Amino acid sequence: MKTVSVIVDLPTKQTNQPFTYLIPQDLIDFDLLGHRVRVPFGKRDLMGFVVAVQDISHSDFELKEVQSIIDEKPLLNKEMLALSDWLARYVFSYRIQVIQAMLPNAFKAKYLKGLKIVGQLSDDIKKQFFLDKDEINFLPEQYDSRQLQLLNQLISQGKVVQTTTIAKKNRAKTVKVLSNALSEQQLTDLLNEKGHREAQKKILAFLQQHTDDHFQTKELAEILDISPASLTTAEKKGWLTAKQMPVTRNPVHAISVAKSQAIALNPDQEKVFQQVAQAIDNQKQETFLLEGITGSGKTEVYLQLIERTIAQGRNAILLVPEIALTPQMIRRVKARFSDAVALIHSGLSDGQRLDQWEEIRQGQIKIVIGTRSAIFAPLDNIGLIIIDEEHESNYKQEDNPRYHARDVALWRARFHGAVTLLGSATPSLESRARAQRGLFTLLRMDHRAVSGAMLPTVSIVDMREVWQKEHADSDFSPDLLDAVKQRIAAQEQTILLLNRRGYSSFVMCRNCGYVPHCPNCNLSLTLHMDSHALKCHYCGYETAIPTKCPVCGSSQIRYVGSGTEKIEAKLQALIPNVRIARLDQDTTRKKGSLEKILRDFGQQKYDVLLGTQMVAKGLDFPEVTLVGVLNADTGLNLPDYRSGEKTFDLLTQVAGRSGRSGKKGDVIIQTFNPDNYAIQYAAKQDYEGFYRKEMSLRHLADYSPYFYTLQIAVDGPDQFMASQAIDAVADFIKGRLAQQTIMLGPTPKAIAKLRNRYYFQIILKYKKDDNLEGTLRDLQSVFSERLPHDIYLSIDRDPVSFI
DNA sequence: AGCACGCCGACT
DNA sequence: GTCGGCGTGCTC
Repeated sequence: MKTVSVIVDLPTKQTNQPFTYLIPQDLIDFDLLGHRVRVPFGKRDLMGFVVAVQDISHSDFELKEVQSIIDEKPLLNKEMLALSDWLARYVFSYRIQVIQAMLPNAFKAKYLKGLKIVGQLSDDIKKQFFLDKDEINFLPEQYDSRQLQLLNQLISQGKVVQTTTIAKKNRAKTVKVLSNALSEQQLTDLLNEKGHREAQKKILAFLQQHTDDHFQTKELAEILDISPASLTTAEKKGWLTAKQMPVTRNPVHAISVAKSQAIALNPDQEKVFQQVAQAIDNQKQETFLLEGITGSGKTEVYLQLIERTIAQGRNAILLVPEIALTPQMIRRVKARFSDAVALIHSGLSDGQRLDQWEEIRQGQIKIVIGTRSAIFAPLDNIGLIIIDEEHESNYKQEDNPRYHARDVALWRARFHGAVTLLGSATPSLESRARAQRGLFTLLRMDHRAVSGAMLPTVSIVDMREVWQKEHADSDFSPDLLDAVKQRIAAQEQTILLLNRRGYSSFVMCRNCGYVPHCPNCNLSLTLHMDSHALKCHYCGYETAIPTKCPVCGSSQIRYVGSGTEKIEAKLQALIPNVRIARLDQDTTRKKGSLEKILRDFGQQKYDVLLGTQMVAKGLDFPEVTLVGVLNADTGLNLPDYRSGEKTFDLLTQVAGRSGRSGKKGDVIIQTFNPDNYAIQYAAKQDYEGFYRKEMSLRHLADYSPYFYTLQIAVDGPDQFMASQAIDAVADFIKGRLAQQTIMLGPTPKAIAKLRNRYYFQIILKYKKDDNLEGTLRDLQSVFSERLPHDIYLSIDRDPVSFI
């Protein structure tokens, strides 16, 4: 018998497996693979995806039939089916969750309950519940308990049944369009008649010229310079017919740019281009890591490689780390390649995203640009995948399914025999180490692209001295303040970075800059106000908050933190005539405001752009000749073994914003830790030096890339239950790990309590552990049964953040 | 996730 | 005796 395997729309452990259904007679010749279907599941109907079609001779249980297909075309092709299967296992997630993540939101099923009359009902009851229909939507909250009881009775008597409809949200948008309804003869006759109003005459004349076209009301009114009401009149007279036309919600069409030509490459760029182009021509799977300093012209190389790919008749995906960077990228790509471009990111409306997805699937698109989720674009025949700023942690999704776009990219590249190009001024240690081992091909660009442009001069200001000489607490050193004033006088611009991330606070001696670290892990300790203690989030080490600095004996122990808003006010007070644009989450929440701020800054309506990490990435303003980092230390003291890398990345990236045209650039870094290696190497803009140093530290501490890391977390509303559960997890896996595998914890997470749930974690560090995947899968299934109610277990492979 | 089954305590 | 509380297990 012909059957299909269906993944049903239920993200639970027990249903994370294909269920077998018979193919009904009317679909027997239809290829169901990859289709969304409606299937009976227990007492109800569910949406599901057909992941396999097979002929089987017998089944251990009685099979049900697929009820119907939902869409005319399959949503998943063979590549997507295989990818979802692999990825679900790889990230320890449910297959249905992975499938949903790959598809636009509009394909999520919405279940609507209904009530339908099937037997004889009294007029009174009919009136009360059904009015004059025989089927209605069922919303339980509309009824009181007596009515609900009555309904239950009717259902058990078989007079009424409950129905479910799976609502399709993936509807095409249509607009009303008007077109000519008159014959040629009628038109001529009407035009010869006298007494028409001016607007009506215009309409008739227009129709004579455009007998077969159609226009939207507003559009046509504008063309003819008449009011829409005149068109309504013409429609009523029967001159115009109205119909609904499908339109594409396309975020790319609205962007208009002048066509641009390829720019001649400099020798650095040319060398990189040739090497990658050759791999593209050979259509062989290869991964390149492009280590190019800030301003070295990586984007131009990307564009020309895309051009080469398209010339080969193949398609390309280009990923950027965040939505904020998509407008400028789409502009540059569209200028070069016109309309074969699609954009995918989570800022699009459901409708826009759906339409972009459809356009890609229909083969109209050659280039897909977007953030993390764009890696799932249903693009066929992929020849090139570019991941720009590949070190960015945004490429990892922080909730289920916890996938990394780079992992997916490499999988798809293997599938298509495509080239992957990872680009960054500061590659992740993992990628750089893979290049060292020959898994990736390392390419470098060490010069700025604009001729004459040099890397900026970087100076470090020791804030400990500033606080001793000036008044303690000042956020601006005299050096930085003077430099800003100079730029204002010279009509040049400044970018100021206040690297203050989220919640984290730490303890520091104001006199000597000392920050307490964990003796076991060499990570900064986090201040816990609730328990008045300093804690290490890796090994659980705990100590009292010092009242005196153990290094210099000073009692000036404080905890540090100033937000952008406060700094803006302070700077305004210090330099009254300065025009400041603030760029952070608060000022960019509104749609379009980010672009407006950046556009205004580009037009020199401001002297200073002050912001959080947002100002560090990808900005290219020729008049910026000064970059100031107000406090380089904040990121250093996060309880994360990558804090050095993150600080180095951020400082190097932001420094790269200065002096990008021919003008000489400066960078001033204020810090309490001027000797810290990450700050030192960032000041020298020496990625390779930093890489070697950081690798030696990672080696000493057995961290990535020498060891893989994996985080197991448990959370629940009851602290004691959750901690018991994590202990049980530890007991379960302890004996099954390879000898070389290291288990840290269990400990509370850095944010131990969030939204009234308590979080605990175990970190595993491993090199090669053949049993690990199996063990974790067992853990998932055994634990989902044994776990107390409302306790959740999550597994994060290669976590990018431990906070 | 729902929905049924089933076992215990609180009522007409 | 019966109603209904929610713990447990199953869904091709």
